[in-house]
Amino acid sequence: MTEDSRAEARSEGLDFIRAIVAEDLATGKHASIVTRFPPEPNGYLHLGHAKAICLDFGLAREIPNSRCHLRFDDTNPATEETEYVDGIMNDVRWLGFDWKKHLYYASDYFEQLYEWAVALIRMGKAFVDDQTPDEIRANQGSLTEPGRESPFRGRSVEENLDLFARMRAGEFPEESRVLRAKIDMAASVVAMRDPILYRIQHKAHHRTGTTWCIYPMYDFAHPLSDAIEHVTHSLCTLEFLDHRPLYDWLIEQLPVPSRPRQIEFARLNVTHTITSKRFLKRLVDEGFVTGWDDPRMPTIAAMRRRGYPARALREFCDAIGIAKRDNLIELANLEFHVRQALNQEALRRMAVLDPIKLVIENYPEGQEESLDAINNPEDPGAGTRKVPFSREIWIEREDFMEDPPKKFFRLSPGKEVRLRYAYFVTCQSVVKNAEGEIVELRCTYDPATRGGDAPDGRKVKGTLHWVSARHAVAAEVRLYGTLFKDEVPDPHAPGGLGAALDPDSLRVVERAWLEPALAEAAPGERFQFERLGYFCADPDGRPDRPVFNRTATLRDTWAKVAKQGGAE
RNA sequence: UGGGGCGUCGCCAAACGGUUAAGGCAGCGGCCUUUGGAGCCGCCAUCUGUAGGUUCGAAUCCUACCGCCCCAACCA
Repeated sequence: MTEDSRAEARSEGLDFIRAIVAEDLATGKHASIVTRFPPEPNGYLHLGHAKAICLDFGLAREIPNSRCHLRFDDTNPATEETEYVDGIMNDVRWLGFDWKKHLYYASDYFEQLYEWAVALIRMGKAFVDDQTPDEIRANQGSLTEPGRESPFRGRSVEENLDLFARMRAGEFPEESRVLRAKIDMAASVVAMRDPILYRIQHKAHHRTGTTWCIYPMYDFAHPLSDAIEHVTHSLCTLEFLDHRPLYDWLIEQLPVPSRPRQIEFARLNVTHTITSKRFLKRLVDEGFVTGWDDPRMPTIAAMRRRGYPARALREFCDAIGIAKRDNLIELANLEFHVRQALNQEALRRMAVLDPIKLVIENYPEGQEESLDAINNPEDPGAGTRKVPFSREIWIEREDFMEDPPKKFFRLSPGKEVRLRYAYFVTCQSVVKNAEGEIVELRCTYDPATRGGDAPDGRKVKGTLHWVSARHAVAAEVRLYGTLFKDEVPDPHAPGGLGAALDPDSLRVVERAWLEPALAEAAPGERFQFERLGYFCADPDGRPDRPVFNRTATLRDTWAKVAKQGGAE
């Protein structure tokens, strides 16, 4: 890279990590890069991971001859399961990224890591500590006071070697001993106060089974795994910044095959959601949601089921950028990208969620016809379809007002509107039940307006979606709101996790009416229900009873006008 | 309180001492429209946490304050 192109790269406003990479390429420090996405298989991936994935894989994709590894950070058998490994791989792939042959597990390196631990002992830089967890904690000091050295810190290399070997051999119970680095109990960075490298866990590991009963800690395994894989740029979130001195210390002490560099960026926060695997797991375990893929969850699996396109997630991550300052992205920003992608891709269909019957008095009883409807005005290639029309149709209850305000240009007594792709109809009368509720609208239509245009050139202000009653398919439709009621949910709220949840996060429409073309929608298929929003067929649906999830509403200018007083 | 990170428009985020401080989201006007959708056009920081200083020139350098976040799991 020349001076000029470097300046150009700068002027393009690269984020600070891409700027560092560009610099490393420019100076010749690296000819290509290797990144890694290192999830722990103890839960499903969420929006925050999506940001990391887009960064790790996206960056590698941008630089010629570079790659990104998928490495499972499986150093804690107590919480990790194969189910999560499979889920994570599925989610990364769905997001649109490919690790090719570069699938790794920290557990693949257990033997090498053990040898390096032994090497540290030989150098006199690690020791076996017999203190209890409580003692270790008590001797750790505080943020303002230094810690105290372990009474076992002075053990001979031989004794340490012997003890560590016997730890591995399974001679000791859990919590009886740990291997610690010998650094500095007075360090102002707590992570450097003789950090624990290995602990005893008599637990089966999802991959190594019972081969091991000692497991390396993240702080030990991570930098060394990066080095083994020749990772050049090890990107992680800001909370690991304090661990970098230890990361670098280990890389310096040991004869590792490469010297990776850790760089930290700010984690993603989005309003009305939580990106903490721990709390998401509680929502699942405590039954607040139906599972990790409950469409209200911020997990990748849930967003997929809800109907968010992978592309929308990628573009969202792109748009929010990478920086080091704390951030709180408005949910509207995510929704914008979801709508933008869906507007371009989703086929249009008609569906009525809150039906009221409209009878066309002058339309011949028993007659029906097939009308042409455009599948996607944003994509001429999507073609057209036939929609059946008949004398009795369902329209949205909300599209009629008996005593409408000035700016309401939908249906009301005496008013003429267009039924999309069909005819102009005029409301002649309103039928009510004994309780005074509107049960039916009696209208007349103008046969000359077939298709939706008047030959005499007269205009109507409103266009309504509709479904022919005789041909309608009944479906269940699930309407989602935010899972949490506050912009910044407090999982520690007084009433428990449940108290932070929005009671209106799920509304089920038991019987919505769909146009027939929707009957055979396969799970995962996404549509725009005209004038209502984007919907995605859910796997819960059966052939005789489809189920749709509302992915997002359409922007609703009328709602805004009505709110501002236009509806008075 | 020890250490560290960060403070640019309501929310993100560029700007790397030198034109009127990019762009996106949100918002607000208008045009257009067989989705009150989409699209299009326009408006939206004389100002960069605060106060001083250096400089011909500062969001960018210096000093001091103020504020927010992270670190004391045998989690990652």
